[in-house]
Amino acid sequence: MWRILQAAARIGTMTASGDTHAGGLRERKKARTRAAIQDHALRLYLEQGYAATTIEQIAEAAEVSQSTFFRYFSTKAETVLYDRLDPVLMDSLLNQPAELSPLAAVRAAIHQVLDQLKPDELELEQTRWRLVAQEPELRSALTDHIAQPTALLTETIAQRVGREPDDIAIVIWAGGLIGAIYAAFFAALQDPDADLIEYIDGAIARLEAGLPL
Amino acid sequence: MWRILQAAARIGTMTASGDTHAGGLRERKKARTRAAIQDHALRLYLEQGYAATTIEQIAEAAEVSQSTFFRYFSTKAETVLYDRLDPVLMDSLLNQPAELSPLAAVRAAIHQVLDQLKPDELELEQTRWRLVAQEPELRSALTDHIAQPTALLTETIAQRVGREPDDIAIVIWAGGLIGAIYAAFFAALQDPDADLIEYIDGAIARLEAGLPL
DNA sequence: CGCAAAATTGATAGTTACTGTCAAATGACA
DNA sequence: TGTCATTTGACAGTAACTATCAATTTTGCG
Repeated sequence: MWRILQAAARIGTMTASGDTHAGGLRERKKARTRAAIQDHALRLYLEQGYAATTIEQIAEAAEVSQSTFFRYFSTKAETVLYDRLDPVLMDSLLNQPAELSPLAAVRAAIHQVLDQLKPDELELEQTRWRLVAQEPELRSALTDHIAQPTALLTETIAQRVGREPDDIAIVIWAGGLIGAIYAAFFAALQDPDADLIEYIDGAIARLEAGLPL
Repeated sequence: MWRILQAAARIGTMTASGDTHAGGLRERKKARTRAAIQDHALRLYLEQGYAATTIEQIAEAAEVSQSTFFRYFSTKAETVLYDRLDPVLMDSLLNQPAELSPLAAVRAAIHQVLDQLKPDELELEQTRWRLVAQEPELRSALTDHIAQPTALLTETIAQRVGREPDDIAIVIWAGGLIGAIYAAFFAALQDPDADLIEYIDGAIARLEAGLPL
């Protein structure tokens, strides 16, 4: 908990949604608003706890109305679960060389994205995921939240191996993979000194080996 | 949808919580109240949809106050997710012969419980599951609902193979397994003619084979 | 620049799931 | 039959969301 509160002090100085570059004025403003809402939300969650923080407080801190809050984040949970890295990761996966096996491609994509992360970005990610690990409500919402990325993953891999996206083999593959990776993810969060990449590589390796025990 | 509404007509004639035998008057009454609430809830969900049904309506139909409703089911989702088979399944898993591999033990336990189901019980289960598959809110809540059983599963398997429950191999194993079974489960529900057991067997077999594609 | 169209915002009112409290009713038991 | 513990219902309150509409701001065009 103390570790988390230390992080909280720093969060105000970095923006949750990264650089808000490019685009017209309107788009830049929207990106800034979104970042402001998420930043203040995370800060308040860390200071007061997730459940104890109301949307009214977040809206006030971010200087927007509650209406605007809900236009940017459809639910309170989204302020934690929204991840600008999701599309980056999918993009990286799409661009992996065709000769890699599906699991190898996923591993390579994760490596690439995590390696590009700046230290303070990594810390923000960890802060977010620790919140998810702590709050049951967020864990449930996560299931819903990953439905779309999972579908995208299924589609991408289906293309890679030349099958239909609703092929049962592909669907099971994606389900098992996501389950194992998230398990590794949360396990790595328990141990602050753990190397995330090592955990994820381990998970994929175990999957390839047929989950031996 | 039509298939589901057909089932709805029959639901009134069977009790969601099974026979409400035994115990003192007080206990019998509680079992009856619980069953009545769940029966009316499911019936209304099928007739009007889950989101369109309010707890006020359910309470009125079951002839209890809203206070009482929440004493029996802590959330609306619980009326769908509560399953008297859950402990049966865990019990079955605990009693699988020690020589089975962990994955084989899980498969055997699922088989044993599903095979014992009477036709109308199976239909009720399928009705519930279809609701879960349809409603995003229920899908999320499911994650929460199985958190405790999942922990129990992890512990049981850890004991089986003589390791600690937080051993990284065990955690990854459970994550991959649950993810794959989830995927199989919901895939089977998409196709009304699909055999659930076949899908789950397939998922476990694929896991054992290292998720080949 | 100036102005109309389009997009964004804020205020407001409403719904609903869920919580907490307390007095009344009901079943258990001697 | 009386009393004690448990269960119930009524009521008030909170907070997450939804819907609507007028006011504001940005854009793009002449």
